[in-house]
Amino acid sequence: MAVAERDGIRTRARILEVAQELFTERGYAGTSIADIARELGTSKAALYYHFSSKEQLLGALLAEPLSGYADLADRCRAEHLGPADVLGALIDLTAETHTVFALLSNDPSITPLLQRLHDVEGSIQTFVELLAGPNPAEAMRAKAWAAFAVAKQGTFWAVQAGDGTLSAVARKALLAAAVRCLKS
Amino acid sequence: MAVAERDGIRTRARILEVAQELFTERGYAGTSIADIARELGTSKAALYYHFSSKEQLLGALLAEPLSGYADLADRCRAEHLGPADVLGALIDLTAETHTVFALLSNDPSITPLLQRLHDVEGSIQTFVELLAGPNPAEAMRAKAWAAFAVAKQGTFWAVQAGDGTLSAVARKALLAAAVRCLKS
DNA sequence: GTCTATATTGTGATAGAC
DNA sequence: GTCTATCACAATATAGAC
Repeated sequence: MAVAERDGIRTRARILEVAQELFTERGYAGTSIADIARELGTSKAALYYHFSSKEQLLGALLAEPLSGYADLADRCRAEHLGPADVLGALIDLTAETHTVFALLSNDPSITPLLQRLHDVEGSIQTFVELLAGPNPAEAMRAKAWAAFAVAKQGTFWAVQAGDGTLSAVARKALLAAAVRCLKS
Repeated sequence: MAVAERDGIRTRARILEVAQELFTERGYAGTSIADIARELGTSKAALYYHFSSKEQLLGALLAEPLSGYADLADRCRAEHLGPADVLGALIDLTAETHTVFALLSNDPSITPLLQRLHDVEGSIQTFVELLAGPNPAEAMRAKAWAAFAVAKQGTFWAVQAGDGTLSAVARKALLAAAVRCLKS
């Protein structure tokens, strides 16, 4: 592998890294290509050599986490996982992808792209259906939202408070809390 | 009251209404003054007659909900409310302010302004401390995050799924789930 | 692969007529 | 109170040299 090529790959990785940080911090629409280039110490044009547009850069950033959620939804459905297993898997996936969590589930300025890339609403529906069961009453649906909120937002906050990692103790407590949400 | 003045007040209210919708939908940074004016069917200049800047428009939109959270934090601390009362109050406040919830707790592009307007981090800390108790162990802190997640995100999702209102049944289920998060 | 320079459009905000 | 016209600048993106 040539030196230039290897450097190019490293640069691409650095761009993704810096873009993720800034997008998460200031939002997608709130971050300009110039901001990213400045933080990188390179020019805007260098950025456009690696990514054809700002939107494509975002797409590259979200590709893995998004397919992670879609795959998980498929797997949960196919294997008929019970609520506890679904919640455990959601907690782990949220912890793994916590660096893009804020971007993925918080930034309203990316929802148009999100809807074009993946059926996020569909994945969420799958999870809630698995948690609430078939034809749920209103109270049961509220409990499913509660459990889902713990697995997603609760896990994210716990990871944030724990320097970017989810300890075994915290994981156990979150899973127990999420499962308890579903009980009557 | 003169006709012009009354119309002006109505216009101001309409601006706030449309701005809230678009900010929530596309994010603050993702929404331009031109977007709002177009949706309103007026000119950008008319908007600037009522609000001196885009940031001030956002501030007017968030003023009430923000002081609502600060007041609640103060009240909970002063009255030494127990976890169940804190969670119930949080659920009600989240349901009341659900129209700006997404904006307030999701949009990364407003955090700079948010930090200048109010001590949001401080309010959150207050709530979590009230839920977790003094000097909490790690597991207890995780449970507090879980309960907080239910009261905020869980309530929001439930309100969204219920056409903008929180039914008594859903409220009861959410509160029970949130309280159960704290149990061992 | 990266640069400087530039084209082009969008954005927040203002001036001044009505 | 609202308009049209406009400013200054920031944004995405490209051209072409090295």
